[in-house]
Amino acid sequence: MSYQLELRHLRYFQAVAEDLHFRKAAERLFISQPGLSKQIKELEQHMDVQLFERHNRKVELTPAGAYLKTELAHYFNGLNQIIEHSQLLDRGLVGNLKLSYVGSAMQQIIPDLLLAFRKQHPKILFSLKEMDNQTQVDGLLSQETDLAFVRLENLPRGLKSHPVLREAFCLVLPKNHPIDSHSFKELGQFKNESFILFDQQYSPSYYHKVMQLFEDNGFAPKVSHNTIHSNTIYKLVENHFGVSIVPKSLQLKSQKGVKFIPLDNLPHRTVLSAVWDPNNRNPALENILQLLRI
Amino acid sequence: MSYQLELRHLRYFQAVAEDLHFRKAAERLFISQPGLSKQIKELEQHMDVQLFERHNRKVELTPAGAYLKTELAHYFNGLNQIIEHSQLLDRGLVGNLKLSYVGSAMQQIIPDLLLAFRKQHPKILFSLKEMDNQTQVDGLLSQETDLAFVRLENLPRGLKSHPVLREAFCLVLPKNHPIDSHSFKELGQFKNESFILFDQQYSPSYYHKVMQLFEDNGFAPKVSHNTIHSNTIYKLVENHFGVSIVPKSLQLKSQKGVKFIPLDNLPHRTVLSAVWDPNNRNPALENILQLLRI
DNA sequence: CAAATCAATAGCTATGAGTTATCAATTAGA
DNA sequence: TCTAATTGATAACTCATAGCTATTGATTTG
Repeated sequence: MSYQLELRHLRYFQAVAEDLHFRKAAERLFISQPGLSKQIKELEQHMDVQLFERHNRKVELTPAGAYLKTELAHYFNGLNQIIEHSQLLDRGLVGNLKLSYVGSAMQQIIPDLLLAFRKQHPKILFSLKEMDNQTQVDGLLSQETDLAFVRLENLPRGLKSHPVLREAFCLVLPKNHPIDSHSFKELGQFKNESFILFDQQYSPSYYHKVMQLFEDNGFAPKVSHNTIHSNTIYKLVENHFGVSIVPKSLQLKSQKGVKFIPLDNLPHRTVLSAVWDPNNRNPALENILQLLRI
Repeated sequence: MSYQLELRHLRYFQAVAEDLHFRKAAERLFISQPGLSKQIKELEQHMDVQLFERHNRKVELTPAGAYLKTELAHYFNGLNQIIEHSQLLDRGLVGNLKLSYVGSAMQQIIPDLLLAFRKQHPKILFSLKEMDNQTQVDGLLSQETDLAFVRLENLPRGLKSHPVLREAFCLVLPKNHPIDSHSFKELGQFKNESFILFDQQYSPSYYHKVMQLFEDNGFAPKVSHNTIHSNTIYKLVENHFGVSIVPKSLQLKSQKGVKFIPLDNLPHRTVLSAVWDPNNRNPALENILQLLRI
């Protein structure tokens, strides 16, 4: 009956191959010489290869033994690397993190977060995808995404979330619009304007929040256009297709044809949340969450 | 106290990673489920990495476990290749054969031998070096050479030899020399010519054999030039520096300026021998010797 | 020729791989 | 709402074998 090959055999072989001396090698391995002899014999029988030439008072490697010796050095090295890499993966120090986000999060939050995270864990790779809120939630549940940035009030059961940014809105007007931050008093001044808003489908929760804002200010807006990109909104506003309301984080310092009026005084806020599946065991997720929870 | 990592652990892990089911994997490995669980746990402790997520009724790989699974496939494959290659080396089916030879052996013997051997063992590489007889013997004893082709009567103790070619001599004359194979009767006809011979140092044994030939024919030759290359001999003969005697195997079919007269009737023969050290354990040597001994 | 040095062998010991029996937790079916 | 079935983990045992001691045999050395 043939024995199973074990790493023990290879470790012992390596020691004898280095020392070319059973007694010394055995001492170094903290086992007895006969035990070592037996294990080497077993290795030779298992491989069906003669590894050593035992002469009267000296031991030599056969060509096959010499070959095995050089290969094993690489081999053990390879095994150690596999183990070390597994440990890094286990601790989330290397790996892959799949992120998704609503377009507006890319303006401020995501870039800062990624920069900070990369500094801490430079070996973790990201994949980034912009998608609407519902698609993001589906991605989380199917484990296609690890972490999503959404504007959603109520999440599906089982997902966890953490508010990342709680922000007021601001008006977007053409640069030459008669109303500016001094003459602005209340939203009712715009009851006869057309509004360009983010698509309802893209983020129902956000859309609902904006509508609430209008309702609390006593009118229902005329919505002339829908889009999912803030740049499109700015272009349309600049060309007098209407005015708009967006989260403050989308306010740009130097946008050519438009101006912004912050609505800080109104109580309404939109919340950008980081959302994840607590069952997702990607260790890199734990690490990026730690960064967010501070 | 930490256990040693053994191939057993990795084999068991692989089975569980494939089945994602401890009981099934245990069955496949012909061990009990608790034993398998214990070994996997030991592996996880040793690596300090969680490899599986044990849920209530299903087992899943962690990212680190998934990584380990893919790496191990390559890993075991690599180990098998090392073992297989060791076996080939052990049987002399791959490897390296260091040959040395006296220049005259390259004319006929070595090429034929190498062609036949390469046909049988295409994966064995040769290294070939021309050197004088004494250097060849030294190379054999220091294991720098595996097999030597020499012209030597008595070998150092311990080396073994096998005659490869036993050949007569032949005269080398300028093409327009008055004597040809018809008018040639006996060597005495050349007692007043100068002779160009192989260097004594290069092969004392051969030199001695040639001198014997002259002595048996009743004269001591005038030796005008020594060289170690047959081509140099032919050039000198062609240009009337003298005549020569060489082993028959150096006779060329179509040498421009010289003609050959075989001395088959004389009893003198020179022997080309293959020589090796029986203590040399290069398995490829055994295989090429088998070819020679036929 | 005695003493020292080497690896192999024989026979014993005890560690730990693998066993059986059981538990705890959950799911599926009646 | 039970029961039966299915899962992996745990506990306690047992037996195979890794490793031990003592010895041999072969050789070198002083």
